[in-house]
Amino acid sequence: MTTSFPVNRALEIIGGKWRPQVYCTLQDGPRRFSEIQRAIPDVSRKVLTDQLRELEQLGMVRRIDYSTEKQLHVEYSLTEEARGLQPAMNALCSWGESHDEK
Amino acid sequence: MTTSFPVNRALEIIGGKWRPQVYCTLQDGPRRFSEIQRAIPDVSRKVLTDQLRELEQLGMVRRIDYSTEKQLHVEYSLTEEARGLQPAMNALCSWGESHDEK
DNA sequence: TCGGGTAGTTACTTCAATGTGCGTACTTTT
DNA sequence: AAAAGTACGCACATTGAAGTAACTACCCGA
Repeated sequence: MTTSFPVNRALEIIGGKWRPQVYCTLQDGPRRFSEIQRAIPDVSRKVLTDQLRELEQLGMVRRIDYSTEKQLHVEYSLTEEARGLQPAMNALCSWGESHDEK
Repeated sequence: MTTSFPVNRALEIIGGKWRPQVYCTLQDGPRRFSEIQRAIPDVSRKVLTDQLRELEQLGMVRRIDYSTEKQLHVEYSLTEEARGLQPAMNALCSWGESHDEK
């Protein structure tokens, strides 16, 4: 799109209604699908799987399947690339906190 | 909304397709409507006015009308509150630049 | 066997953001 | 006199992100 605004590349990745929350949740370490759901109660399963798939495609999230024949077990974690966004996320968070309420 | 993710407050303001670009454009100082349009060639007049009005409502942008009976002259600039986002924007920009291309 | 947990998929719908195209009104420049 | 610049408003169309609801399929504990 010939933006010439590099900030857009970052916002294409953390933008949207749920991605920042997914990112924040995974910042603390790997999480299972249902753990992410509990951390973000209002997201539906469909939208959450959509977002996780997209973030995986973008190279921001790693999906590891530990399932056995007996047990389903999938874990999601941030990639190193995604961790590079941490300073930006922290800056956004602290701005958000300082503007706690009008 | 009950997000408990403060990052969302910031993204509600700089999120969206055009707002980050508007923000970046105004970071360098006050700009007239047509100057912003030239800086962001692909935005339509309608959408740009919409965004500027919304950012004004949110307290991020100041609109000052210098028009006389002879001349239309409107200038837009960032508020102090908006300038507080600069560290976050810089962090996002530098991440975007470091991920210049896949 | 009944309810709950795991991790999804599929089909369909809704809605807010964005885009298109027109008109207004007044000015300066050529 | 005509073209181009300034700064919009309004009605409508389109699109894509998100939401709803149902279904799959397997396992565990009471």
